[in-house]
Amino acid sequence: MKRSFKTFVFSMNLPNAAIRDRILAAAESAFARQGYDAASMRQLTRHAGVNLAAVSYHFGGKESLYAAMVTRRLRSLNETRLNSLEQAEQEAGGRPVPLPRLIELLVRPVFELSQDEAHGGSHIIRILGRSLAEPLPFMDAVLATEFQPTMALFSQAVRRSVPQLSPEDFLWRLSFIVGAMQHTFAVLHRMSELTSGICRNDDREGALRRFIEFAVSAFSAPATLPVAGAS
Amino acid sequence: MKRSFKTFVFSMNLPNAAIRDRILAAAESAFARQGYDAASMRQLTRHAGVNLAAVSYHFGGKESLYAAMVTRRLRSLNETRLNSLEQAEQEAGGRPVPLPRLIELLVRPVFELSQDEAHGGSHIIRILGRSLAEPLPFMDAVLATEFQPTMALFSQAVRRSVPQLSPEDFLWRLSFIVGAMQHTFAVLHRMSELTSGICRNDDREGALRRFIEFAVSAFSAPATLPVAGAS
DNA sequence: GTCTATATCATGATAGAC
DNA sequence: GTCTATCATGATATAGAC
Repeated sequence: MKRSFKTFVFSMNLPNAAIRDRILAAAESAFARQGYDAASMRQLTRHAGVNLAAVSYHFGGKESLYAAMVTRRLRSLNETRLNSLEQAEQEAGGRPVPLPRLIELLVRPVFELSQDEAHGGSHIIRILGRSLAEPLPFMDAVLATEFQPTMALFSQAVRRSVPQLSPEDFLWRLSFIVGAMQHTFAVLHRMSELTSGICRNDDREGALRRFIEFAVSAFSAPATLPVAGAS
Repeated sequence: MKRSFKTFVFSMNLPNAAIRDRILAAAESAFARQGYDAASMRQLTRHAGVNLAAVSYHFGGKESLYAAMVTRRLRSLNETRLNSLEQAEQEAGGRPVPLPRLIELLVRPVFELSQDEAHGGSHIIRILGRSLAEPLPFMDAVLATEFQPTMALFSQAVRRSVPQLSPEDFLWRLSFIVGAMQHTFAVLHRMSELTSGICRNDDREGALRRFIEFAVSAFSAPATLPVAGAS
C-alpha cells in the first residue's frame, strides 16, 4: 500500500509538532522573563509566529500549557538524575555513595540545562526556580508528582551517607540547600551585575564546584544539639 | 483662635492614617498570598473596607502602593539590623564580631517578623522572599537602595571574620545563603505539610538555630581550590 | 478628602468560517 | 487543523459629585 509524502508527513504529526514546539519555546522564554501572570498568550503566540487559538487547540489553555511545559523538562531532568543515581549505586556496591558525588548527580544536570541557551534550557531553569517561590495552585499536584520519586531516592541515599543527622535536622538542611539551589539559578544570569563583575554569569563550572562544596559542608556539619534545658 | 474638634482631628491626619494603614495591611496579605500580578486592587480594597479610589489617592497606584509597603517594612528591618551590628562592634572593641553572632544579628529580626502574625509580619516576609525570585522591574531601584547599606556593612563584618575567603568565594557563598534564607521564609508556613509533620511551622527558634549553624558552617568551610590544571 | 460611576484597555477563551 | 472575529470578564485609573 503506497502512501503519499503528505500522508507520511502527517502520520508523523510533524505540522503539529512544529507548532507545539514553537509554542513551548516561546512559552519558556515568556514565562521565564515575566512570570506566569504577567506573561500573556497574545504576546507569546505572536512571538512564536502562531495563532492565538493554537494554544487552546494544542494544550487546552494557559494553565495546561504551563503545566505541559514544566512537566516535559522536569521529567527529562529527573530521568537523567535517577539513571545516574542508579548507576552510581551499582558502582558503589552495597556501600553508601559519597556525599559529594550524590550532590553532583543531583545538581549537575540542572547546571547543564542552564548552560543550554540554544535550546531554551536557561529559561526553564528560571521557571523551575520560581515555582518554589511563587506557588501556582494548579501546579502543586504536577510538581509533587514529578519531584516525588527523585526526592525520595536521593533523600534516602543522602541519609545513608549522613546517618548521624536526625530526620528533622536533615529535612531543615535539605530545605536550606534547595533554597540555595533555587536562588542560584534564579540569579545566575545576573551574577556579574550583582557582584560588580566578581562572580561571572558564565562560570558554570566554578558555580557548580562551589555549590557542591557548600552543600557537602552544610550536610556534614555536626548535628545540632537540643536547646540547653529542654529535657 | 478656636478650632472645632473635626478640624483638630483632620490636622492630625488621623482619617488618612487609618485608611492608609488599612490599605497597607490588606495589601500585605493579598500580595503575600497571590503575588504582585495576581492580586487585584478591587479585592484588596474590598477586604480593607475602603474605596477602590483610595489607593490611587493615597499611594498613586498599584506599583507605588507595593513599593511603599515594601519600603516601610524593609527600612525598619534594616534599621534594627544596623543598630544591633553597631552595638556588637562596639562591644567587640577592635576585634571581629564572631561569625555566628553576625549571622544571628542579620536573620533574627527576620524570624521575629515572621512570628508576628498579629501585625502582618509573616506576610511581608513572604513578599520579601518573592522579591528575589520574581523580579519586578519597578522594584529594582527600591530594593537596591534599601538593601545596600545593610549588605555593605554586614559583608564587611563577615569578611573580617572569614578573611581567608577570596571575594569570589565569599560572594558565591553569600548568594547561596541568601537563597537559603529566602526559601526558608517562603516555605516556613508550609514546613509541617512539606515534611509530613517532622519539621514544624511554629518551631521558629529551632529553625533560627539551625539556620545560623548552617550559615556558619557554609562560610567557614575551607576555601575552594582552583580547578587542577588552570594555571 | 472621599467615594461613585465610568472610561479605557487587555486578557483568556471560543464559536464558526474555511 | 487552522484562523478570524468576537465575547465576557476583570484590570487600573480617573473625572466629577458630594
